[in-house]
Amino acid sequence: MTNYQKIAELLYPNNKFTVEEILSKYPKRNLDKNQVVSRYAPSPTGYMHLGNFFQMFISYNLTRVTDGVFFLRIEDTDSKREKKDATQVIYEILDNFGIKANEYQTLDGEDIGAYGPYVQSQRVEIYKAFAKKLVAEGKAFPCFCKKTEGKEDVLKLREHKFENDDAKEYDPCRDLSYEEVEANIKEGKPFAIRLKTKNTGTERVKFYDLIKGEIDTKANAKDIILVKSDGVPPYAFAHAIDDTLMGTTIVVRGEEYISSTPAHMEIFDALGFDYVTYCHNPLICKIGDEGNRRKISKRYDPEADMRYYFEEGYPIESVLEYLLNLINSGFESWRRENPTLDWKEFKFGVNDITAVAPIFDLVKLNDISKNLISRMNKVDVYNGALVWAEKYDTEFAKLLKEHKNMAINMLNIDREIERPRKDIAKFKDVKALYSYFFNEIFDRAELLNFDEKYAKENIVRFLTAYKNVVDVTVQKDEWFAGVKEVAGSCGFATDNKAYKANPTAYAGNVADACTILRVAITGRTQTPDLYSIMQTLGKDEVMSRIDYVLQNLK
RNA sequence: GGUCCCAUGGUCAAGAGGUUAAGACAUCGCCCUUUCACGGCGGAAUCAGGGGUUCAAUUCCCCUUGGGACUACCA
Repeated sequence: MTNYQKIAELLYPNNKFTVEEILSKYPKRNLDKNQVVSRYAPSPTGYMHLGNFFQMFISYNLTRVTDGVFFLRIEDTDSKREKKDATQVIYEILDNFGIKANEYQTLDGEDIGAYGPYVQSQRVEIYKAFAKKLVAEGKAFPCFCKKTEGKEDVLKLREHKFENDDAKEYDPCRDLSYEEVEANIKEGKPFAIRLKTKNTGTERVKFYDLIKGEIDTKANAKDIILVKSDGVPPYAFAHAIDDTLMGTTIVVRGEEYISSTPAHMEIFDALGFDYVTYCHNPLICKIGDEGNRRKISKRYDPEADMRYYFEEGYPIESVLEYLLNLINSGFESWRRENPTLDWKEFKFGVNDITAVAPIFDLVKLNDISKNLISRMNKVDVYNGALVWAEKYDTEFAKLLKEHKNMAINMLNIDREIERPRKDIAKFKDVKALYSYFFNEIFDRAELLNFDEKYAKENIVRFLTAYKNVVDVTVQKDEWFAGVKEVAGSCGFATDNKAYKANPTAYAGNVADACTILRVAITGRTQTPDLYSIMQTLGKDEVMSRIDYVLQNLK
């Protein structure tokens, strides 16, 4: 028995498995070469972040177009930062977005798929087996140093580090004798396991990244941590083992991992594993206060939290399509050519994935969403609004249900026609946009919101005449002819050219008359077709609102 | 400090040595129009800077500049 083997025994006297036993439980996947196996591996340290979702979505699409395997692995190795319901929220969000993993562990702890467990905290015995093997081979060693953790520790560490910038960082414990290790263990000192790097700081490594191409960089020369003193590995070690055992072919992750890839590669080497292919994607950004790009963050940007899109009532397709737009520039032109196809018909390709950190643009998202909702039929919009309201605005949900027919008619105005109106970006908008249809929530005082350019006497004269003359029950053309006539008789110009030539001679033009009418009935200057609104509201209600204006206008 | 990534209009971007440098969102103007919209037409707006290589560089190379990431017993 070598010294290394003796140390390994000392450290891990009663491991459950040997490496060979584990390896035999994870056979190679029986798939074609082009079928991608990829994963979403969130750590449940907070609610789902847009940047995270972005990576997930790329991974998902890669597997989707190759009919591969998309699995979910919960990386709960940092018990200190773990948030209680985070895993559940992640599952819910994926579910709501219609993203289905082929393999995962259910919330009840049942593994779906043959490569589990899909939760890292349940895999510590596996990591221990590999750690023991590396120690026995002299490729890793126990470290009894005081641990560094958290931001303050790191900052303190760096103060000195930058001064004496040594290319290699060997740990003081790397050459402890058997006796020294034994003494520490007997004392009951906790230990971490570190990689004994083979490098000296001058070596270089190359790897091929699917997005960035060949990356040629400094090799790892640090005795990095493989197992923390709590017995659980940090990301790097777990990544190497799990992605190998689970047969991942492409690791999709954010580009912040590029710099640690050489370390990951050395772990793969030590373990005797083949490298995986990496796909390092840019981070989604926002414009910072100084006009710089900065990573989108939940702290400053509400849209960075995926729950935001549900709270606002965006249709899931809108969000997915916007993201697809950022990921793959070809999507937008494909969508224009295929306006009605499901986004899943889009042939997603790695080559088209952007290498530039995109700036998140809510305006563009809204545009995509408005187009999408404008193409929906009235019942779908009604249901969308209702589902949203039942969760986030129960008062409005009640109204939608009580006035179901009216609400559907209301949402049908300027809809299901060749060029539908594009006013709703998210279901939350419906209430604000259409509140004048609901007397329960509509404040009639809004009906008095006339622009000050309209003289009070003109408003009164016109509305009075309108009320006495125009019949709402007639056809649209006839109705409008009536409006025009009344407007003319009240001093509004019916000939726009004449009006433009001499605007002061008139109270306004027919457009102004219509604006007055629109405000008197809806309280706003922008609404769908006014005639249809009046039909939906009914004659009595329309007349009652005009009376209200006449009586209260000051 | 070191290592790496990125660089076409305000934003998303096409272009891969020779183009009047696409398109979308936003913006502005005009048209259509009973308002608002929708739609149509048009405008303004981009190759960060400097060196190479080449007959020719937005495109290839180098440097500079700018932005970003990492440099934890976090992921």
